[in-house]
Amino acid sequence: MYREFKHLNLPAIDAEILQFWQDNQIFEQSVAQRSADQSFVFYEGPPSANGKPGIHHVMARTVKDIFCRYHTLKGYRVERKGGWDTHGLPIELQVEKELGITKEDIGKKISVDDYNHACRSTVMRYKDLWDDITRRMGYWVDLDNPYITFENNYIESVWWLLKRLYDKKTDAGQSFLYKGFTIQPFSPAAGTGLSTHELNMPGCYKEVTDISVIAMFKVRQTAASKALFDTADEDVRILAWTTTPWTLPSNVALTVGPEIDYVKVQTFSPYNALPVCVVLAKNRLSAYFNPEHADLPLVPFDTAEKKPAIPYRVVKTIKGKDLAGIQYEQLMPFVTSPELDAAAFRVITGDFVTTEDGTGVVHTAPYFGADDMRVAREAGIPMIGIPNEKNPALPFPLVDRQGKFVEELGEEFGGRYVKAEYYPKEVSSQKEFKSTDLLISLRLKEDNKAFKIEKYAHNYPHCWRTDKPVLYYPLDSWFVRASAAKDRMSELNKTINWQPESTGTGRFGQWLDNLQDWNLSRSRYWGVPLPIWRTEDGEEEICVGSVADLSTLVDQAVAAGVMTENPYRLATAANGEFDLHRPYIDDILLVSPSGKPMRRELDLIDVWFDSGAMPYAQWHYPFENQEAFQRNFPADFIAEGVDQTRGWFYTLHAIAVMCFDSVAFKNVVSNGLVLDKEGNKMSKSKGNVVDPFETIAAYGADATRWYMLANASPWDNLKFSAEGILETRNKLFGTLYNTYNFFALYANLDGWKADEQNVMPYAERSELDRWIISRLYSLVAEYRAEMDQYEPTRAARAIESFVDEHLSNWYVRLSRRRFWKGEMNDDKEAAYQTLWECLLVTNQLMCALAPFFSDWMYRNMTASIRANAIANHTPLRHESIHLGDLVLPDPSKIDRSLEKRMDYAQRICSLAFSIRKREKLRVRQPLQKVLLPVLDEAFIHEVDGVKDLILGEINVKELEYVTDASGLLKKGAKANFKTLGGKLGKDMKDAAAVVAGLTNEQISAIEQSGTLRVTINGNEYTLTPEDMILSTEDLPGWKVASDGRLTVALDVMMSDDLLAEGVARDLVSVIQKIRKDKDFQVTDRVVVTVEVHPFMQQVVAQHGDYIKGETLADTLVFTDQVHADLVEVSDGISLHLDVRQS
RNA sequence: AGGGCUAUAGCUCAGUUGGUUAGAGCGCUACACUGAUAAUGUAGAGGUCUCCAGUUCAAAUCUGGAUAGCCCUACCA
Repeated sequence: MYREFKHLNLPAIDAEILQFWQDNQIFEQSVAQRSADQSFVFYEGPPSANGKPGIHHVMARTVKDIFCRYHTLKGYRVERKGGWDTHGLPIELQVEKELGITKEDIGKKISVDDYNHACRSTVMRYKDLWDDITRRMGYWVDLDNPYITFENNYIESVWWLLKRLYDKKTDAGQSFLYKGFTIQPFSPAAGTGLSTHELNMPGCYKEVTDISVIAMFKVRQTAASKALFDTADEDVRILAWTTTPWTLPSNVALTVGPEIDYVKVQTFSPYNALPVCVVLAKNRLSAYFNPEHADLPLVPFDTAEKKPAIPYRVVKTIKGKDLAGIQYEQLMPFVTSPELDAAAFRVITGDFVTTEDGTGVVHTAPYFGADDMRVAREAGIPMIGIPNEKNPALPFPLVDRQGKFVEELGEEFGGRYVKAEYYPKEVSSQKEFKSTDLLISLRLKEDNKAFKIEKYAHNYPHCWRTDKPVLYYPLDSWFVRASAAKDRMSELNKTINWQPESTGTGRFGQWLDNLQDWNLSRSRYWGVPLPIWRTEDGEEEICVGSVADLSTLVDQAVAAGVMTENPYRLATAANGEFDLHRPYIDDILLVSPSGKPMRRELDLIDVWFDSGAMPYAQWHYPFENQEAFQRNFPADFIAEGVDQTRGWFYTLHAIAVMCFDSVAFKNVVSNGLVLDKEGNKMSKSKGNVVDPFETIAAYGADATRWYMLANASPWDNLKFSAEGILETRNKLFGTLYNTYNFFALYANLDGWKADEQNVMPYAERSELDRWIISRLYSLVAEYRAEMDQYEPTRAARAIESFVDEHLSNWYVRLSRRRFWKGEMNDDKEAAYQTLWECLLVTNQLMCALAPFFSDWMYRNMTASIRANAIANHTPLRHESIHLGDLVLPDPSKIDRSLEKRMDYAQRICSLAFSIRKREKLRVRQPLQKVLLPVLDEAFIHEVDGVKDLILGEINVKELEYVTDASGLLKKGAKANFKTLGGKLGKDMKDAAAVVAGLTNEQISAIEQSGTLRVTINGNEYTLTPEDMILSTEDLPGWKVASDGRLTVALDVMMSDDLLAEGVARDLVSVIQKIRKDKDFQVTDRVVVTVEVHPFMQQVVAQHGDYIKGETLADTLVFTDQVHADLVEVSDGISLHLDVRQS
């Protein structure tokens, strides 16, 4: 027996199948039963379990799941090791928030040890929720043996990779892991430098309005500046613009573009009307001087005026390169020295200078700008800062690590935060509060050093956690020399199949083309410690690549007396593990070859390195599992959100290329965002976050999964709507469910059972059967092609249209009668076998995307033959659909011409229905004849094959073909623009009119002779039949409908016989309806009594056997005593009618 | 700020190398059909294919520009 159901309940199916999978270890079996020799490698991008799973995770994981399942079905072994990302700033910040501490408190109020324990206990906080959503959504991944990035083994592998980079040298002999000093984004609030990845997190660049100032730098009269001066006592100033006035005390140079034209302008200082000459780029002149004022007499304007007209004269033009070397007076001499004065405060050139903004002169403060640092170094300009005895070339910057000015800036500015956002809200929101930028600007104005102060809106990066602006700040850091591997990374990237392609070539490719070195350092506590030890003078250093090496080195340190004992050996002896995290690792001192103590560099590494190291570290490679690693590298497939392009996708790629000269993954799908219904980002504050648990509980996992992938390509953003899921549920799953229930109902009645060993040859089945089989195997081919190209949406839509259009609405609809009519015979057997095969194969195609429903139906359909299948070792021996082999595409089962014939049938029926509708002729009313104008030779043959189907479907007695010879056709011709366009060119339009005006005779003539000569605009052309699209416009006297070339005409003449037959069918319909209303079984026999009615009696006399046969009526009698309601049987015929079980 | 992607019916989306009536589903309206019935069919309403210009006999499609949204890149002062 096949199970029958009352209603479709997807969540109940989820529960039933989940239990089944669990009880029978289906996932484990699906992996284990495949040979390890043929593996499809998937890498799981580790989520962080310190946040709750969201609906977007369901999206991303559905993408991962379906391709893993698909390849499993194709016979691959797909091991899917889960993983957890456990380190990093988000976790630290969360812990700080919960403990109510800041970074400064770590090591003071709370020990590093306790702090790290707090982190460790936080990172798996929501693991249960994650495991739960993983199960419920049907994501198959091995959660029993996940890799966890904080475990010693994982860290050791990361160390090994770092050492590999440390030992690897460029052609120039530079190490791939090096310590550098650069200007980096730095978040004083978070107390750490930020990686470019972090800076590129969404929302980090914000439009902010800052105070900008154009400062006037007073030029000194020297040999270099001689050309600028026309008189000895002139006050010549160079104008330079900045949006960060707080960097002005650190100014050491002005950068100009070497080829840019600059002008010297004689004018008056805008704030006090003092005479001055200013220098700025010629292109920028109009931004600050009104051309209408160029001819005003050169006299001071009235400063009391609101918008004074400031007179000016351009007195000189000079190229940027000729300005180089000019010295100027230090703008804000808080910190200075004779050496500084001699070497700094000069004009230098830089190729990055443009004239789009500002004055074409760039204020240069090397400590607070990467470009600034580069040009200043090239020009040999010293830094400005507090003297540093250890390294005189690198004095300490004028801003400390909290983002405050140092005390040396005096009472006015010392101790002030340079950005207003760093002050507590209580301070910065006060009315009298003035930002440091503003105070500096006002100071300059007062000192006659400001040319213009104004607000300026621009994008500025903000710390992704603290939401406060970052500073660019000089920091010591360890770098991975990624730029040295740039070309190789680009080259190997071209071998990766990106989906969508544009992410790989565009977004990722362009990123690689402009690759900078990867800043690994993080001054934090909870992460992988950098395994580098250095002597205090930095002369000797060692990079440790394994725990064993470390232990050996510690032994040496103990021997040298630098350490008293080896904690690693102590821990091992006590059967424990020496925690590789801080603070323990910091207590380890090593001894240098020359006998000096070495301390660990205190930095941790970027967590992105952790996750990018997972191909190796998940196996504890190379210390263990060498074989497993070899088998699983590189990945065949990975998938994550597109936001990982510069994150995980990059770090995987970078490490693989640098350490193994290989790609890390061959195929990658990047999915887009999941937005709310309106297209807004989901966020807690907006309250539009969709709870994945609720969604799956309400609609089932399959409908949710299917909706997410079928609605739009996964790389397009998804506007998530519950109605969409509902639609998927009804349309796809509802239809399949109905189809199954229909099958089960009759298969149970007939006791039909599939027999894999005894399949009826297709050749012996009907046209309709062979058609749906052809369609089915066309679908198999299409599905596999799309999935092989990582096009899940196209694959899903192909299945949808097959189920809806072909299987349900054509095959089943036209076949229904075969299932319920009569005893078992060959035709019925063929129908069962065909529908059975369609359902089974469709389910198998669906099962990667809808794993629950398809397994459920599979099990319902195959349970009764399982024992047989196992005994005979046939394909259906598997207890789960996920253990089977994907059906192979089979061209021999595809019959294109049959598909074309059936397409004719469908279209002809559709046209006939539309005529009936227009003429108000119900389908139950038989009609005598349908006429089909013949399109071409093959047409008759093709339509004949499906003639009976058509006649049955549209309830017409006969079909007749009409040709020209009949003289009935009125033909029309339309120009075929595609073929004619090239030939005719400009005459195309006129030709179209000529073709449209062809008469019946002309058209017939062309069809016979094959050519037509026409003259258009004096040009002569020869047209062939291919150049026009012929159609039947009308059959005068007939009811006609047409679709493209296809035309259908219906004979709507009614005879008494036809009328009687129509009424007979109406009567059948009414009786059936009553049977149904009374809940009779479909096999119950009945007795029908009908009120005496002469016409009806005549109908029954003619069609009584038919009516009784259709309705399973034993008797049909007319009497005056019918105790039943009045029913309308047909137009104008209402009578009392009773149906009872006999 | 630059680069990329997107823009088609009220909504979600198709639309092949340019080709003349721009499609589907949902929703709405009417009518049918129904021994699958929380289904189905037929028809109707609903479009300046975001806008402007160009190339072309012909543009939703190709080119340039604009606008909007998103993503990415970027301390250009």
